[in-house]
This record gives sequence, C-alpha cells and structure tokens, in this order.
Amino acid sequence: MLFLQQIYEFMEYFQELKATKIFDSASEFDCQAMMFCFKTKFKMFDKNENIITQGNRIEDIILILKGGGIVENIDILGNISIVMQLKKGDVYGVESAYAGDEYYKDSVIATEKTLVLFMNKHRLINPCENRCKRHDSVIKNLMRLVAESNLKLLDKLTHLSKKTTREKLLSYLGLMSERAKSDYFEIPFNITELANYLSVDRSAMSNELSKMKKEGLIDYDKRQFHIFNSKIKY
Amino acid sequence: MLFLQQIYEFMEYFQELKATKIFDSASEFDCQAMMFCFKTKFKMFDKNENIITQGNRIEDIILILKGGGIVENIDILGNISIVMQLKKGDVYGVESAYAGDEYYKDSVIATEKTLVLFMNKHRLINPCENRCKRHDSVIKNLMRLVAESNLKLLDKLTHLSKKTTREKLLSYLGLMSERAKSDYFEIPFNITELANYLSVDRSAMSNELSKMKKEGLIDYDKRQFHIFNSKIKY
DNA sequence: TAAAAAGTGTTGTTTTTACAACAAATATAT
DNA sequence: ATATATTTGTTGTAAAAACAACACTTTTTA
Repeated sequence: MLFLQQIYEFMEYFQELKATKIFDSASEFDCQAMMFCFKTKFKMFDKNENIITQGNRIEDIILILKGGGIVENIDILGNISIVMQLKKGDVYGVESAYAGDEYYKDSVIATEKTLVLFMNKHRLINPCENRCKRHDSVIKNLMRLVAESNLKLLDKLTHLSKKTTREKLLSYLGLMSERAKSDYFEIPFNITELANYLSVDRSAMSNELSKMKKEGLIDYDKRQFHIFNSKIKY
Repeated sequence: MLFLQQIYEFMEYFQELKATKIFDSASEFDCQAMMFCFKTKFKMFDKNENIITQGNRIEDIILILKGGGIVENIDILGNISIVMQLKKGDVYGVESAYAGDEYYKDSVIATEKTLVLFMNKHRLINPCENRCKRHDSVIKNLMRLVAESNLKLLDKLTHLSKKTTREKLLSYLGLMSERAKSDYFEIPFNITELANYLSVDRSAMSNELSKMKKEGLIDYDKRQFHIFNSKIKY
C-alpha cells in the first residue's frame, strides 16, 4: 500500500493524472493501484531546474503533470540543441527504456514551474505478476504516445532535410498551416526557439523571414503567421 | 479459418515469421491463429517495386520477412529523400496507424527481392474480443520496435542538426564507431546513399570526405571506415 | 514602474554549400 | 567478357549560411 505521504500527494494530484492520455481511462482505484505498482514519485520543479540529467542511469520514465520543459542534448563538442518540447501529458524515457538503454541521452529541463510523475522503468515495462488489465491499458496508451512522438520526429526530419533556410521555413510553416487547416496560424515557438528547432542561425533566419515578408510569401507578427500558399506552390 | 492457399503460404513462410522480433515468442499454433486474426497477406516484391505508395489509404501495417527496402518521401516540390531503411524484421506503418493517420506519408520501395507480410491495421490495433494473450505479446513486441525506430530517428536528427557537412559526417561516423565499439567499422550505406541520408550534396560530401582523409581525421575505402578519434576530439 | 534580461531585426564579412560538368572507377547485366 | 549503367572524386562558380556586432523592442522581475 501507499505511505501516508503518498496518499496525500495522490489525492492532491489525481485530477492532473486523470487528465493525461496515459491514465485517462483509469478509475481512481485503478490509478492508486498503479501508483503502487509503478513505484511512482511526484516531484515539483522550478523553472530551469533539471528534471532529468543527460548521462544519468535510467531508473524512471517521467510524465509531465503540470507545466512543461525542453529536452536538450549536448554533444561531444558542447553544442546544445533542443530535441523537443514537453508539455502537460507528455512522457520522456519510454523509448530508451523499451530499447534497453542504460543512460539518459538527453537532459530534461523545466521551462516553468513543473509537476512531474516518476514511474519506475522496470515496473512499467514488465507486466505485473497478476497481469492486471490496468497495466495493459497504460501500455496501450504509451504506445500511442510513442507513435505520436515518432511522427513528430519525422516531421522535424522532413524540415531539416531541406537544404536552404527558406525551404526549411516553408516546410515548417506549410505543415503548421496544414495542421491548422488555415492560412492563418500560430506557432508554438518564438523566433529564437524556431531557429533552434530548425537548426539554423537565428539572425540568418530572421533575415530570411524578412525577405519572405517583403516578397509577399508570408506575413507574421510574433507567433502569428499568415502564409500565402497560392504564391508559394509553383 | 485460413483458406488453403493461405495455409500453404503460412507453412512456407513460418520460419521467416518465427525469426522476426514480432512473432518470436509465438508458437506455430498461435502464429496461425494470429494470421487469421490480423487478416494477413503474404506478398513477394521484385527489386524497385513499390510495396507501399505515398498518399494511399492506410489499410495495412507491413512486416519485412525477407529482403529489404527504403522508406522514401517526396515533398511538394518533388524532392526525394530517404527517410530510413527497412531490413528483415522491420515494420512500417505502426506509428501512423496508432496515431490515427489516414494516408501513408511515405513510399516503401524494395531494394531487392522482398517478402512482405501485410497485417490489417484495425485488427492489429484493437484487441480481439477474447483478449488473447498472443495479441498482447505482439503489441509488446511492436512497442519495442517503435521505440527503437524512435531512437533511430533521434540519431538522424542529431546528425542533421549539425550545421556543416563535416560536423554531420563526424556526428554520423562517431556514432557508428561508438556502436561498433571500434575505430574500424562498416557503414550500411554507399557514399551516394550516405549523402542522401545526411541531406547534403553528394559531390560536396565526397569532397569533404577527401579533405578529412588528407587531414588524417579518417580513412575509408568503400563502406569500410577508420576514424582517428584521438585527432578529432579537441 | 524602473531596471535588467531576453528577444528581434539588420548589416557586412567570411565560410560553407549547392550546383553543374566531367573523367575515372566500379558494379551490373547480357 | 564486354557493353552498359551506376557510382565516385574533382574542380570552379554562384548562392547561401554562419558568424559577429549592434541598435532597438519586448518581456520579465524586483
């Protein structure tokens, strides 16, 4: 059973838990059982705090319950790149855990005050002795999340595969427009973050955006974009 | 039950099926039951034949039983890029199926004579009425595959995030060396394919490789590489 | 609300890339 | 075995990107 402290935490955070894609179909009773089963720990992080540190041994899979963070990778030469963003309901570590990795290959850093659920990797992956169907449903939900993450990575790859900054921008903005089903849309990055995401120099990208605006291909203000698709295709 | 034709096929290909990560733990009886459950079809493709065509409606998830292929994406401007390679035991379509996509976003093309198993998307994803545990084991295996695919995409993203061709090459070759646990290793691409994979101009990359060889950073012949790690770090 | 911090746009210079064209080497098919 | 197709290395040129420096704007915070 849960310790008293854990029960208090659980009661406090159950609503957040219930709102995630992983635990959405679970009852309070099931959830509580899984908390025990997965050896969960709740933990609150301040902005800029490390939730996971690159290189540390993988013990847990994390689930963001409140707030958000970035997944950051530092390569051998010290270059920092943002691999992805994590929002409420997102998980990190599932792939590495399933693939049998030993160490985290990225750091996860809170970009605001963030509540995180830690779930023991082994407990989550290996079906419990009694083969509970709650566990199965969590795995099915995890599968959907990993699949979606996969598709996000494929999207990013599509953009990064383009050779020029302009093509990268158009690939990204085109997709955003398609997703929004509109020529008007809002992007989830500011300009600096977008440059990081697309792995291009910020000032060069800013310059390219200006040119495209002058040429009438796009219009934008802050995160609001308007793409003139008719002018772009051919 | 299976039609006679299907039984013949099944008997002929059971060994290949058994050798995959998806069906490894299943008995012949279980496999046969799943063949029925997933409405499977076996199909043989010649080199350069389309196994899956970009834009077609997603009906099946595929599993490569013999041979191999490439996943190829053509963007709106007609640029072709190799998204990944598929080898014996690899699957394609799982992520899109789980994420609820309607159409294939890539084409899959056989690079040699290739045997493919088609499995009905709906049957595979939705647990069967009797909640058979074979089905669960297949899903668990699929999960591992998707997780691994995810990590492959992350690797590629790491390389593509580098700004110069040299950095991309070193990122890729460095990883290959790490994986091989040796300064000597073989890469799964020829030079032209590697340029495609890294999304750089082939001739420019060839040129860069030559320079790096002259500078004594690497040595190579065909697909055999030798990386002088000591000269590279710092 | 003032001060500090973070983000943005612009410009010029240097470095790197894409592109095109071609010869040489290698692999493939008949 | 030979012809044919594909792959590879090299070079020069034009285009594009990175980089650095700076002024200006917006956001954050104390």
